[in-house]
Parts: sequence; C-alpha cells; structure tokens
Amino acid sequence: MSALGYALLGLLARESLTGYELTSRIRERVGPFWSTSHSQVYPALARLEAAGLVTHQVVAQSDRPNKKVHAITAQGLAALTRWVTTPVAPRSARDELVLRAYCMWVADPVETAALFREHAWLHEERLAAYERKGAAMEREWATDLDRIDSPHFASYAAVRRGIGHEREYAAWCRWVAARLEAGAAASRTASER
Amino acid sequence: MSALGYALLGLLARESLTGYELTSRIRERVGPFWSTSHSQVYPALARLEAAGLVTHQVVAQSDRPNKKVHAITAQGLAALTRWVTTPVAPRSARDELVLRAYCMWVADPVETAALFREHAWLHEERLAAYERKGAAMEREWATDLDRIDSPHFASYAAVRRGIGHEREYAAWCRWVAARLEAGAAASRTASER
DNA sequence: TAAGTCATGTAAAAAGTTACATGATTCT
DNA sequence: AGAATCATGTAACTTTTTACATGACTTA
Repeated sequence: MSALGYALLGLLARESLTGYELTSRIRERVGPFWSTSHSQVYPALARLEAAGLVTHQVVAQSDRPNKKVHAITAQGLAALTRWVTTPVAPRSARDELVLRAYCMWVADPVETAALFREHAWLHEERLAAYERKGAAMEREWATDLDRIDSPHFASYAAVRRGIGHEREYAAWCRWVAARLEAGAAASRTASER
Repeated sequence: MSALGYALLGLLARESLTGYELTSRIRERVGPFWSTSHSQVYPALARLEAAGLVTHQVVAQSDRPNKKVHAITAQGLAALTRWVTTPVAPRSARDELVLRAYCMWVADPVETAALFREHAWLHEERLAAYERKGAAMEREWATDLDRIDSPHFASYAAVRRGIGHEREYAAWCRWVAARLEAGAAASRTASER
C-alpha cells in the first residue's frame, strides 16, 4: 500500500467523500505536504476497494453527474491505525529552489534575486493563510485542540507545521535575495569607479 | 531536461566527477532537498552526453575498476545558467510524517508520541551536523561567503536552508510529541480515578 | 570472514504528471 | 460566450525506487 492510499484513508476516516472531493481535499488540507491528481485518485480508490479497505455507494443526482461516495471500512480504519505508528522511511523532499540556490553562483545575481524575492512573497502569502487558518481553529475548536483523539487536534498540528515551514522558508528566501542584491550593488559600484 | 539533469550539471560545474561520486555528492551536499540513486544517475549522464552538455574521459586504475570522469561542456554551463533563473514549478513536498500527524487521532497516543520523539531526535542530529558544517564554512571560507559568484556562497546558502529547516522541523516534532504525552497522561489519570 | 568502499551498469516495478475524453450547470 | 465547478475515468509518459548483476580491494 502506497502513501497515497493512506492519505485517502485518512481523509475518509473523517468523512465519506467522492473521488473528486478527495482530490480537492488533498490540495486544500495537506497541500504543501502531499499532492496528487484525480487521475491517480480514481485507480487508488479502486485498489483500496479491491483490498476491502473502502466501499462505495452511488448517489444519483438530477442536476449534476451521479457520484460515488466512498466510505472507509472497519478493516480500512484498522490498516490506517497501524500505519500511523509505523516507522517513516525518511525520503528526502525534492526542492528545486534549494537546488537552484546551490547553482546560483553561475547565474546573473539580479535575475536570481528576483526569483528568490518572488518565492519569499509566495511563502509569505502561504504563511498568512496558515496563520488565519490556525487562528480560526483556535477560536472555533478551542476545547477540541487538547483532545488528542480529535481530528481537530490533528488538523491543527498539520497547520502548525505549515506555519513553521512557510515562516522559515520565506525568511531563507529573503536572506538569499538580500545577499544577492547586496553583492550585485557592490559589484556595480566597483565597475563604476 | 529533468531536475536531476540540472542537479548533475550543478555538481559538474564545480568539479569533474564520476557517476559514483555524483551519486554520493547528491546524498552529502543536497541530501535533504534532493535524492537519487546510482541507477538513475548513469542513464541521466548518458542523456546529458547525448545532448552535448557533458563529456567524459575514461581513467584507468590498477587497484580499482576503471572510472569515467565526467566534465561539463560550455553548452552544459550555458544550459545550467539559463535554468537557475527559470521559474520554479511549485511542486509540493511529500512528507509522510505530516500525513501521519493528520491521521494521528485514530492511533495510540503513546506509540505516536514515540514516533515523533524519534523524529525530533533525528532532526536535532541533522541540525547539529548542519550547524557544524555552517560554522566550518564561516571559518574557512569567510571572505568567499560574500562573493555571490563563488560556489562557496551557494553551498553556504543551502546549508542555511538546512539549518532553518531542521530546527523548525525538530521543534514541530517536539510540540506534537509533548501534546500527545500530555494528553495520554491526562486520560490515564482520568481512568484511574 | 563479513561488511564497507569504489565502480558501472540493466531491468522491473511503482509512483506521479500530463494529456485525452465527456458533459451538464452556474457564474461572470 | 467563455470560464469555473462538479464528476469520473483512461492512456501515455516521465520519474523514482528497488532489485539484479559483477568484481576487486580494504578494514574490522
């Protein structure tokens, strides 16, 4: 069973959903830590169903196409529970921007600084979104956030990770950009003299 | 051209290397931000060579198997330079631990806390290693670290990212573990009463 | 003597992305 | 009239991982 399978089970443990909804939930809820496309979700759901971890019910709709609502089974919940405490294979993230940073000495500093400023801005935006989400959770789910068996606590933990990650990432982008800008300014002054 | 191709060009822009060395360099230098295996490196090198971005020379060795030392070409350096300032497609990281956090409400809190303590420790170790590396760079390459056209500056930037990432990640793991431990203790007290 | 390093490859399987395919409703 | 949302799938392609394959030298 792939990680995607467990991601789907994790979402279905909270509520029954269609393939379409699962695809958008992954983008919205765990977006920066997992991603997928619907073309991967539909076959994965079929595999989960074949393994008896998920069932589905067709819900007829008059105005929209019929939908298949998927629900987790007792077996599926048991598999998910086992998986959570299973050792995590430490696969490294693939971050193309860090890769570019490692190679930036060959490129134009002004253009490179612009790239990093752009990403600083992007991650500041994401940080603000996470902070709003976190604040809303603290307001709405105050009592639940201490209950470790509540999905609200788990959601809040993921958001906290998002906040920390985006804050650190944006700061790093700003640091790189500032260094490049200072260096570019220094070499301009030197050539003018 | 894939990101892996540029990662290899980025390493070859600094020094000529064999496929074996490239594989280990990726692990050592950009480990947590990119990873690959030798089985991906050798075909990738062949493709780079077919595209004229890399050349190689066979170096005979008496005590060890002969090696193919790969060097970047002028064309390869030009391609790398263009790539650095190219917009980065914002692919999301795939972090199984965050996924587990999102699902932890279904699992045993004591076991889950142990998992997060283990990862806190792992990232603290990595943080310490990055901090040592960063300090060594500041000592040895002091003057170069301001030169934006120096590979030392680029290496230092990657290490700074590593430090920030590991520090934040370890703190998050500790936060999750502490919450789970507090929650588990509270529910134990409640059941004893 | 067993494990680790140096050294280069191929093959198969799994995971992920992008494109193809269809079709109704709703909003701008 | 065009774009977005809801809704489900398949096909082709790329990327990544894991396993197969070999072999000498060095260190514990």
